[in-house]
Amino acid sequence: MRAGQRCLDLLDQCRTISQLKQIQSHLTVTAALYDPYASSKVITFAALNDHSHARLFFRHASLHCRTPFMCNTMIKSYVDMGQHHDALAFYRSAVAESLFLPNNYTFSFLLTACSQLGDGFSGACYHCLALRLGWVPYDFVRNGLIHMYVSCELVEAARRLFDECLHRDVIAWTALINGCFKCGKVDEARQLFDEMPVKNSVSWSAVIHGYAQVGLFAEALEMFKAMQNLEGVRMDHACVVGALTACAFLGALDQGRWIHAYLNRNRVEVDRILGTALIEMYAKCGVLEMAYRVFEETRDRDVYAFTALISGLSNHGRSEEAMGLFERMQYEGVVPNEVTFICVLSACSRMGLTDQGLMIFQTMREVHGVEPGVQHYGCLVDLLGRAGMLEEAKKVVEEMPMQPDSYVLGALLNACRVHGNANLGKEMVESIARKKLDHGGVHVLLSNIYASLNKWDEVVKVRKGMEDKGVQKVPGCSSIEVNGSVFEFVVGDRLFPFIDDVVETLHCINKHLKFVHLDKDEDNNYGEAP
DNA sequence: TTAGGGTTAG
Repeated sequence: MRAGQRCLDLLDQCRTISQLKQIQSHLTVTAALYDPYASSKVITFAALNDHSHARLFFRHASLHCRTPFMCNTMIKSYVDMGQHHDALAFYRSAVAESLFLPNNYTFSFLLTACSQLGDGFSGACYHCLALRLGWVPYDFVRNGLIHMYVSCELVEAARRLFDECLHRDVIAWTALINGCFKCGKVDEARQLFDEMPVKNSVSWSAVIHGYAQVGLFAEALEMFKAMQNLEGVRMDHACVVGALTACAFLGALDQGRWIHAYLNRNRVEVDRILGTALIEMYAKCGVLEMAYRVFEETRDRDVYAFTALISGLSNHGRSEEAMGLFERMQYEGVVPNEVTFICVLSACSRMGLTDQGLMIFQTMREVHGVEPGVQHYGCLVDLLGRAGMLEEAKKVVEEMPMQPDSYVLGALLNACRVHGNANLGKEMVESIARKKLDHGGVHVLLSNIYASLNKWDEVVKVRKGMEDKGVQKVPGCSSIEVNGSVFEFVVGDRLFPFIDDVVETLHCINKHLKFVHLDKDEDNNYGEAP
């Protein structure tokens, strides 16, 4: 039986769910709904527009209408809605009820769900099933498997699959490159990228973001520049966002400005993601007025755009404006998230707004529905610690519902140093050691507390203890852009050709700052600073 | 039907 052509045409023109229901009634009355083709059309529209109707329709559809297409449509609609557990549950029940055999499309959707859930076990089970049913050689299934293994941080499995396949397309290469960056295999990722026979803008953006993801921002920017010299590769939004992120972290303002000018020159529409990347770049480079300008020009500003600017303002000593922007975002109906609260609490901390910070912390869960995490407790400890409320800060550390991390302990120990309370610092470090929460950083901070109190014997003891335990601290790193070139400096690294001049200049600046500080503190003029 | 993009304290 074939549904009337007129009804099928009407289904194609259907715009609303009520129109669909009318056509569906007609198909039911005329028994044309038993036609699997007509059923497929109904469920496709319903899955996109009214998922509860799609579920009902599937449940009541006759068995012979429950084709793989209908099942796949339902699974895909769950995946599209982000309901990945439901997608897998629907698949299992469909298989159990109607002897539905998955096809290449089914695996594609199931593997996307597993990727999103990070569920490598289920993904591997579907891999076995796909092998048994002979679907693995199909591009979409094989690439879906590689992506699934990469998303579940099972990059070795992804690599094996990649090595086994004879016809690797750009998607397989790009998925594996992402996986290598994700697990820190930077050289392997780069080797794959250099070897891949065809590169497109997605593979270029993957490598730019990959470098940025592991903190190799100069390399990310180099790749962005290399991409621009190629013909036939489109410099799309994702590549530009990656390059702007690298500029932001390197402080490469000239490069960032060049990219912004390029976007304007080529009339590239700045969407909210690109807008946020520009805001972040200008804010991190200290050009807050431009960050503001881009922010105001960005349409559909969301929590990311607001948070980027709040963070920038707070980091550049404009905490009051940051707090004003926090109020504005709520007034504009943008809901703050957990990152926003980190920035806002930090702004309160820097501005000494202890009461306001405490109030905001308390309203996080009750008013905004954001559960305070370890990072927020870190901000709270910093807020109290900076205000000299060391006992209160200590109480927070002792009573917080999760183990304190190095940020929380660092905030408390830093407060001990600033307020000259070595006993509390020592007590905390000993307590940390007893609980086996030993971080290299806390020993350095304890040593700094003693140093600030001129207790050099204690400093030596702490440093000796660190050596004995083999505790190491990651060296600090800084970078600056001069005349379009980025220079990076790591603690202890003396390879830079003009390092002696740099050190000499830093000594001069240091001396100058000390003069200014003394002059200000004691209202005394010690003569002209060098 | 499969690969790539934005906010994070000290």
